[in-house]
Amino acid sequence: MIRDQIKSAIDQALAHQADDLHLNSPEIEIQGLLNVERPRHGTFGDYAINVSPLAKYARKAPPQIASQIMDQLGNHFWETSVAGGFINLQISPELLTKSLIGIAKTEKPGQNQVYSSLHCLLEFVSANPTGPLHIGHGRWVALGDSLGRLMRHCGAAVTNEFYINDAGSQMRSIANSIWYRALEILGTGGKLPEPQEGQPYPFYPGEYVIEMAQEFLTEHKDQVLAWDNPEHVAPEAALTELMSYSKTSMLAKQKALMERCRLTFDVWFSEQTLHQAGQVKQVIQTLQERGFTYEKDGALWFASSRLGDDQDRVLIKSDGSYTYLTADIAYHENKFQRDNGFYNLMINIWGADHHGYIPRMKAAVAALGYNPDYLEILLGQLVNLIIDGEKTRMGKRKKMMTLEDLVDEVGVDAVRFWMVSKSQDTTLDFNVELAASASDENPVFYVQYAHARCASILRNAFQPRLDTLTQETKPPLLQEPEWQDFLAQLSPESMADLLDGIENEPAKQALRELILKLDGFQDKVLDAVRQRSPHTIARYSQDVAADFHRFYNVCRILVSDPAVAKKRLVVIYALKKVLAQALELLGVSAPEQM
RNA sequence: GCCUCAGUAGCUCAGUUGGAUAGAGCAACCGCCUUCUAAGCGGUAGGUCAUAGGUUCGAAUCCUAUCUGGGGUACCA
Repeated sequence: MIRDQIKSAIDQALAHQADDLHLNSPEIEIQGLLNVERPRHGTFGDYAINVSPLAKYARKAPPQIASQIMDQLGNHFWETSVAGGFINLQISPELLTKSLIGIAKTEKPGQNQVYSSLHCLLEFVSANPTGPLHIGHGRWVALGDSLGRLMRHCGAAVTNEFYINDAGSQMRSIANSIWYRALEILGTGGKLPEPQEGQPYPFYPGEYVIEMAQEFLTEHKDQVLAWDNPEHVAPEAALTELMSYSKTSMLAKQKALMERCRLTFDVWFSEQTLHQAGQVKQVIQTLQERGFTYEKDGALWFASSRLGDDQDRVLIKSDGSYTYLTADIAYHENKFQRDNGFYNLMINIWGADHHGYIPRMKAAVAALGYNPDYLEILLGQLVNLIIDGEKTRMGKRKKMMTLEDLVDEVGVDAVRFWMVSKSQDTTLDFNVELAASASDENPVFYVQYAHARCASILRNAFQPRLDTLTQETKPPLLQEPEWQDFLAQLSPESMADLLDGIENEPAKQALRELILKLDGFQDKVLDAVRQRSPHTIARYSQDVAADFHRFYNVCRILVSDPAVAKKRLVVIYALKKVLAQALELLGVSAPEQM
């Protein structure tokens, strides 16, 4: 990577001049003191170094420092110049070509081992098996899966995990709801109770529950009739049966949808198993032994405020049942203990509505004796649906648009790209009409089109050509074996004059920019992991596509001279790899044609 | 009240160890298809980076206060 080469050259130059620039005191870390960046305006060169941060040590004017350092940077890989406090570098065609060859020869561009010591348990989506996944879940699908893919690309071991909330009171609620819907269908007189003002409503009013009831009745009609009673209250046996049915049915649907979204969970972790294995009971005992619990008002409390939470939390309610938090603490202890403490980073992706939950979870981890810094909560802001130009709050509608509906309408690629193309720190407005109807307004097609164009060019090189003037069919520009040999023996010599052979100046500039952009891919991947921001990869893919389309318009690839065409084809070959890799990291398909 | 995310072009958003003239897409307007995919490209226009202070050689970026909007503030999950 070009930037790394410049960085080490700079560090060397600084070390060499440390005395003169007064950089030799021990508290100054020379490495990384200066930043190597791509200037916003191409007129300043390909890369730039701002030396102003040195001025306070060197006690010299920045332009003077710049020219002093520049003298040490002499190197046939780039030309240097000074403007104010900046050293500008113009990268040589040789180095650009070398970089391109490197990409063409790499199996997976951007792949590295920088995070090879990272063992990450990545938990996301984690919905209740009480209903379909909604559109907001789509954001966690896109964000979490892309982040996991990016981390693996940087050498980390990542486990994708889905926590199934199958043990709480919401399971009883869905069972009761299905029960009443079934009675409504059967017409026995039982019906779903109306909500009471100011009272919690322990039922699911959604229309999908009616479908679930219908489905349940096809197999269990006689049983439901047998269960029903004059009061129409569901007997315990019915609820047990319905909870089990709901879980099985919804989980199967969720799994199928995740698969459709190209997301694989390595572990589906059931909350119920924690209760069954006695781990919830056990974790309370551990907290008690460590002195973080006390009894008050008939409940058992966790003294989380001693560990940074703003108030204490209930572990066992006065009715004797556990809170959600209690099982969650047991779950997190399980994560820390899993595989003999294999994981050194737990990332949980949560919606912003769970923000207040972070301090108590961190407190719990600390109370159990683990390092709370190993638990990282990635908060994502929520998704607003825009329907008919109006913002619709999630959950306000009886008939909500589900994630599956959305995938049906716009396709997996558009959903995944759209959901991950904006920073998770901003509320996402999902305009359904726009995503569904105006496909050419969707940036995902722009990137995919660039990839398909590359594929098309690579196909055409080996196809017989039709001369439109004479109507003659000419032989293909290249033969496969010849091209394969050329690829296998790529070298600065065989690629010489790739850039200098282009006389048209805009085309040469466009190609330089394209190669520089491809060269920066690994940096982008590393940044995305470090900042937990897959959206930068979505943006990058659009940048690369734009650079390519620009280049394509000013420079023909398949020119009649096969020697020239081959070299340009290497650009397309490397570019296609990078585009495909970027799209794969986002979980978006890279079509061979469109 | 407190916690938290955001406020940048008409719209949707980029912009991270603070650096040169503020960046894209869409929408608008003007151009570009006899040759590799026009789902493309070029150009024009569009900005007091919410406001006010502060730190700094230098601030969209850091600090403080204020304003506006989202989310949270359960013995719900």
